[in-house]
Amino acid sequence: MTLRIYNTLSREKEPFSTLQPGVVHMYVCGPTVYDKAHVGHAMSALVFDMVRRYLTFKGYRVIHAMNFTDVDDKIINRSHELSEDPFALAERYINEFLQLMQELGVLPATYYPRVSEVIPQIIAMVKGLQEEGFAYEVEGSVYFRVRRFPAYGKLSGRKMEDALSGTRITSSEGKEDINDFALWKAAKPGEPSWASPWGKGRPGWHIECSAMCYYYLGEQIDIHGGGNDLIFPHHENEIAQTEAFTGKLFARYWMHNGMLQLRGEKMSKSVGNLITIDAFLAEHEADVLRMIVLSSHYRKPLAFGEQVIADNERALARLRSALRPGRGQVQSGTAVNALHAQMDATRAGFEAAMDDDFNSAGALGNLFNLVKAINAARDAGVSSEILGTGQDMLRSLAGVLGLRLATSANDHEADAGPFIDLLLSLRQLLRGQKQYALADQLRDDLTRLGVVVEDSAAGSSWRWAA
RNA sequence: GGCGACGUAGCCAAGUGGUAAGGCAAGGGUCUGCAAAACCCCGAUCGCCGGUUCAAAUCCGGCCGUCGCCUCCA
Repeated sequence: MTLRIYNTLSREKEPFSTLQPGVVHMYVCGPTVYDKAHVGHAMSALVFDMVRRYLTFKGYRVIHAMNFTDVDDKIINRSHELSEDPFALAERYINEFLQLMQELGVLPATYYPRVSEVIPQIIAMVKGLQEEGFAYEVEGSVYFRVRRFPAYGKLSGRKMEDALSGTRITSSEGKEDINDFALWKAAKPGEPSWASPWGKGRPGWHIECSAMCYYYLGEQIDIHGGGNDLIFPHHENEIAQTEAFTGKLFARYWMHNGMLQLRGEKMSKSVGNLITIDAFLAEHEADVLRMIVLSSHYRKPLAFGEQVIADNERALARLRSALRPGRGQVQSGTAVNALHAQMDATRAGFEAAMDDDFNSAGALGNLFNLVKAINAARDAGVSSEILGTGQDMLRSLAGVLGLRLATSANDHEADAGPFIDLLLSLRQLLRGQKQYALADQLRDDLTRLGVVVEDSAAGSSWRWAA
């Protein structure tokens, strides 16, 4: 089966192939580290984590770079507010971000380049662009000459003339053209700056990604990703810089995730409808957020809110319900055949869905069908061994999506197991003597401690509440 | 104003030509001392209008609505 990916560049799904056989070079735009990351940032990270995991599942080796923008106006402003060194501040938020990614189960990138580490490379690139006439200097700043790059606008579908009709562009800062953008900014007092052929200064916003991508992954890459709010101007400008510099196609596939919405609006600092990742994780499991992201297509806007969180918490519990052991001994027959048939259907359906531009919602639907089949088989008395083959498949496919289905019982809780078993056998004696009031109280008490007790014809069982 | 995306049952959400996956919620049932869990049953003709076609949620056109970008943004 062939993977197809929607390419923002062509606005179509295209068959996926790589520049180098079996290897995917992927660059994803990371955050500007001037504040706590919110669940919208997490969505982007989770989407591309899914992409990466699936590519790996398909047999590719994925070389994945995600940058940190640690030189930026917002960071500088923040450092002045807090009287903290801008690099220390950035370092703090980078470490926090990496920690949160780990908690979310996002696989570490191969490279985490930072702007501050590639200043010489950035200068070399800007200089190269200037020598070729793609850039010019104005009072210590260097701008990209958009008119020298006719393909400008190919990603966003924008025409340069459109900018003129906009009402929000105010000053042109001595630029030749209103569409030109800064590659290098002359230093202002109180800002971090580096020596350059144009005097002291710092990089513009877009050149950093071009430079980091170029030096870490090469002049051409397979996948370039990020939020769809970056299409213009950020990615458009990246294309202009890199392709002007190399004379080659920059990225073959441009992937953009939709925005996470809270109360019908994009979650963003300016709107003030933020939920930080750590605030979310304080109340919910990491995989709940992943379920929310997976339950919708990555390119669509993602509805977020209490209702959605609660729904997905239960959906996750349902996925896990299939992992409970069987109690019967049935080894063959219609129940077993039905399970095997659904396993085949799920394996094929899962891959077909994911091959279609990472349709994770469709893939999840296939997983739920397997859940139903496993549970039905258990109810029909199918043995734990046979149930286990279906459960292994469920675990493995869920793992491709990055879901960890194991409940989070820690060592301390594991130690309690034998004692809970003891209490349950005691309760079984009470039930045998129809001492239901006492038995129910014991069950209620255990529930309060996070232990769910379930009675069935075959006896009682318990598990930690999700 | 320009560019782009979206509009499927109470909510979330797949499905891009042959009469609508899945999850959550609600209702009915099986099981059970009760409860819980699980299982079974139960719901939409796909924003509106027109067109193409033997056949459209799915293609084309128009309209309405929502959202994103055009300034920092995952």
